[in-house]
Amino acid sequence: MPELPEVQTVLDGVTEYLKDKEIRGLDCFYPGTVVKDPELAKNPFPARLNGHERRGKYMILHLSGETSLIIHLRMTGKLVQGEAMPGKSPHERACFLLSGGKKLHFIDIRTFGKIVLCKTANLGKFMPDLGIEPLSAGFTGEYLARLFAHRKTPVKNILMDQSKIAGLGNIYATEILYRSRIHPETPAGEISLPRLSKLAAETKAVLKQAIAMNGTSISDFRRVDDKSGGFQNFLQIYQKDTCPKGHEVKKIKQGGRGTFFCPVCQK
DNA sequence: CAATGATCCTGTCCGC
DNA sequence: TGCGGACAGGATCATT
Repeated sequence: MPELPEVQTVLDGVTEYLKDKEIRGLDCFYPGTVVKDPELAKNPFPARLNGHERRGKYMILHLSGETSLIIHLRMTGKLVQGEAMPGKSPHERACFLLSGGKKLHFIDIRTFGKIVLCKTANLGKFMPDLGIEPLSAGFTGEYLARLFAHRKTPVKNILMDQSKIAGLGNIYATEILYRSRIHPETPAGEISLPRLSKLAAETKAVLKQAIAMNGTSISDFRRVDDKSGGFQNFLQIYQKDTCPKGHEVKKIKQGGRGTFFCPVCQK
């Protein structure tokens, strides 16, 4: 499932692919995949990419003509450039038509992904409230101490709450807690400041390393050029039977999602 | 305000 | 071999 590093990888690939091309159209093949701002002028195309940003797991592309795109891959969404996809995919939900006959395909098996096309001025209406960026300077042990204060919620649940911290999903939350030696069910408000500082530092380290490796290709994540990421080779606990120290890994459910942890290493 | 549960969707896996 | 059912899982919405 694409989380922050995977979204960053895709965004980097998409912006590189689009920088010398014009977007001439956007086809939707599945009802609901493409959402159009009712206030948008009838046809915003042709348009060019003017800028971009990532907020949590959301990609935002700023186009010419005061128009913007919000793209969310959700669980199985993929953006694949035309050359990398010779055949037809039965799961193609939308497609950007580009200059020079090129295409950018939106492939999404489970159809949860979304592409929003809106007036740039209306971005706020289409974006949810998102918490702090974990790679920002303000993401520190002290910040987490304030965020977690008096909260009895298990720490892993808060790590995955996008309105508190934007961009972490099941895989990275699981990995970060293992590397921080924190038990995923620990009530968030009970964790000491030194351990929260460790948590913040490990979060940044894991995300940076994963971005450097072009993300984690678990299930079917692929880059825009359809190549795999590399961070799955560095996972220490997610979907493992034993931790790096040889202890047996336990699997539990938290908020409907699978959590892997080591009862010996994580307290 | 916080926490929980249902919902969306389909490929994969398991048991019979 | 084939079928049904459980499962996975991010975000949203409704409910407690």
